[in-house]
Amino acid sequence: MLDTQLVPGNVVDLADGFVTLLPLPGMATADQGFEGLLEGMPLRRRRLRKKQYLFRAGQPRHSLFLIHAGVFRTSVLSSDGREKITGFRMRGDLLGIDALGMATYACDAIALDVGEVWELPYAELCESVPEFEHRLANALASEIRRDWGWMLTVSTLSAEQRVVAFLLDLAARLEALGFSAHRLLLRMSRAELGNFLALQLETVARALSHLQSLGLICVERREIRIEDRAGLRALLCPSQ
Amino acid sequence: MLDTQLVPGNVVDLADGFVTLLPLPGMATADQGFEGLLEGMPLRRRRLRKKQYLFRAGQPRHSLFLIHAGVFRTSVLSSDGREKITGFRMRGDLLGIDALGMATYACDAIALDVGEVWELPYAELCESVPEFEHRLANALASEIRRDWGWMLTVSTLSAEQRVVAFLLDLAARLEALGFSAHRLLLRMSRAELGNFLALQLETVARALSHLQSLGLICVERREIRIEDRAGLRALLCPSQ
DNA sequence: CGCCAGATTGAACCCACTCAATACCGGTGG
DNA sequence: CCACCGGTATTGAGTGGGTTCAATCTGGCG
Repeated sequence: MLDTQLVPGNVVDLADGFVTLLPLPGMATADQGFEGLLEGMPLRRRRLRKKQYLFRAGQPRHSLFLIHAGVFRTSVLSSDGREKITGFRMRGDLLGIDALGMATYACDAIALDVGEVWELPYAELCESVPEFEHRLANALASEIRRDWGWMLTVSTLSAEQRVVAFLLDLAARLEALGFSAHRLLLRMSRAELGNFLALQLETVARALSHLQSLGLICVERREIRIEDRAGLRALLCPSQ
Repeated sequence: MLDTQLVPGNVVDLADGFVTLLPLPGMATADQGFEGLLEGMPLRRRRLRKKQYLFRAGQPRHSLFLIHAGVFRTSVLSSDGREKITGFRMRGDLLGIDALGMATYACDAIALDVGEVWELPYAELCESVPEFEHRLANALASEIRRDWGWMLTVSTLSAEQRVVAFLLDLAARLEALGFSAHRLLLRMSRAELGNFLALQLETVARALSHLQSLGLICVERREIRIEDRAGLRALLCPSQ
């Protein structure tokens, strides 16, 4: 069943949620969202169950997908089995754009819970919607900036700080979508979170426990309540 | 002075050099290059000295740039001073595309030695060259895949393996540009290399020394000769 | 020459990893 | 209902790879 965080609401203009919460100048760019662009178009909708793949790397690419509900993760896999989760995607995010110019998908996309995507026929949209390619380029550039932000986070912050950055980023994104920024329901396991943040799952658990002991959050399995957002932000400022 | 690695040669179709050398399926996509697309167009050329900024994050964005000669680095900076080098760019690479949809540049771009770029008037090209936007989107997607590859490398490989991955990637890129894949002239300092690979500069130096002691490379300050490319590749395969 | 940035090397330390044990929760079936 | 189970999360103890601090060395340049 779709729970509160998944109920489709009204179309919202969603901000391009960003990352480090010590904002990089110019990195939190406003993205108008694609839902408005598609008004009145007949789109194939697709519902996915928990842990169901939307597509896998190497499969022939037909379309792009716009997430309408649910949380997805994208990941890349090396030939020797090393895996890296490249992001957790939510409503308004596009899936498959990283494979533009390729005949096959470049990553795996999997639903972390029940979700719904809208299938965007790429070639058609380029013709019928003149603005489409422009917006697509903007979305791609936005993804690059997002990635760079996380690269910065991962390579310059301590384990605990990375977890804090993640929580604050998630809170901001949920808020931009109209959800509570204080009650986070993590859709990913500790292992997935650790993979994304370049940490071991035990380290993630320890960090969460420690943040709780500081009174900044309240952890209850996958539900996290943010008690002191300012306090969390303060942890991200190394010295000052 | 432009040395051998910088002398502009003929236009080449350059492969989209990639990363882990344990290739991710579908990630080493062929990119046709932009130089051919611009035949006969009057482009402003701009030459840069060593350590000269092409642009900085926050500056108003007017154009994109295509590197014609030299090596550039791009980096992002957080408000509290943490820096992350996001890539070392060479001939055929585009600079500034990550800022599409923004009014200002999103990163710093600096020449690591003398270099030359071609200024691409974005708006004009969109109109006059119908294929341009398409190719741009492909280049953006390609950058995303490249970033993901390095994220995977950094978060799953040891210090020494990261250095190896870097050397092999650089060799492959130089080779694709028509240069020697055995004599690498690093244009970046150990500190910059470490920053890119999420390592300390001392760790980079130690890794290079150790690889030399294994007889795989020969290090002489910034010149590195690759003595055993297959041996280096073998280091990237964890178990097998 | 003297100076300085960059590179190398050594030694001590520490954060995060590794291994391991335990606890917890949801589901399933007796 | 409880017992059992597998997947997930927590917590502890010990280790080690990479960091940190510091000293030395090298090469380029005024």
